[in-house]
Amino acid sequence: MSGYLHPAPGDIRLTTVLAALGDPVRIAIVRALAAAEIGLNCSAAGPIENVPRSTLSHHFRVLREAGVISMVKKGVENINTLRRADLDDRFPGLLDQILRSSCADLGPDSAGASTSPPEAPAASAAP
Amino acid sequence: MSGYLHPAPGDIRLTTVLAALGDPVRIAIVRALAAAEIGLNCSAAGPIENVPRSTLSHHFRVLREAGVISMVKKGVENINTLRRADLDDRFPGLLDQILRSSCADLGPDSAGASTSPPEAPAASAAP
DNA sequence: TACCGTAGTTCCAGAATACCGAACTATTGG
DNA sequence: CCAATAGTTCGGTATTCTGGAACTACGGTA
Repeated sequence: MSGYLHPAPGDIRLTTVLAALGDPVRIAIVRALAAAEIGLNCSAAGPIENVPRSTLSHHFRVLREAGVISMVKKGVENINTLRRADLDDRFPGLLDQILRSSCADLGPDSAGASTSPPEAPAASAAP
Repeated sequence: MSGYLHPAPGDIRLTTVLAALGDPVRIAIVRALAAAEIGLNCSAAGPIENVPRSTLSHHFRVLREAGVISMVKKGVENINTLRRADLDDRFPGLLDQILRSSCADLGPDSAGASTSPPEAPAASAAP
């Protein structure tokens, strides 16, 4: 059936799921899959941004191995679906909550915004 | 003289928060801070596991720069508190949902697909 | 003052992972 | 068979994670 390896529902771990969703490209993929309630191939689920296909493939693999999506080869393409039931069963309400929250995260996209550098000359100011 | 640099509430990004929480050590820290509703120093908030201090310091920095925790130097120690208000303001319900879900993530794996919600928060106290 | 112990940070290496171009592997259609 | 499509895998480089050793900062004690 599914040609790829997916974790069993009981093996889905919260930290792995959160780490998988903690990436702008990957959460965009998940949001696209959640919006289209049917399976999408990688091109349709990937964001319109200029993401190379090898990088996209990597992101799909992370999502798949985290148990967030399910991937089934169908002809020349891969059909990706959100593992909603498995996620809701293991972490009830989590996925919906994150998808709802992600609406507030749209805006100045990641990378290079000079408004808030994540690293700073740390620690104690002048004593 | 607040000490360390924290992102402004409006600069807290969902993907950064999820990435910060997508680590076993870091979510253990957040759970400890959530359980003890007061500030904890790094030693008290850190998991009992054998995590070196340098690694722990790194994890606290990631949480701080993600906007998850706030760190204030107080004497010889750092007092860490969860930025509950800021997180709830930006992503309402998200933190509670994740903390609730993280109870299901304890242990190596759960046998079978059972919809039993684990409601046994055993140890909760810190001295 | 000096000295000591505690609490964290910083520095430096090595391991692990992320990114992306290029080459490769199916599968479908002409 | 040949070409096009859809993704994967393979390289090198870049970034991050991990942990030991050294360091800074503060409080207490003479």
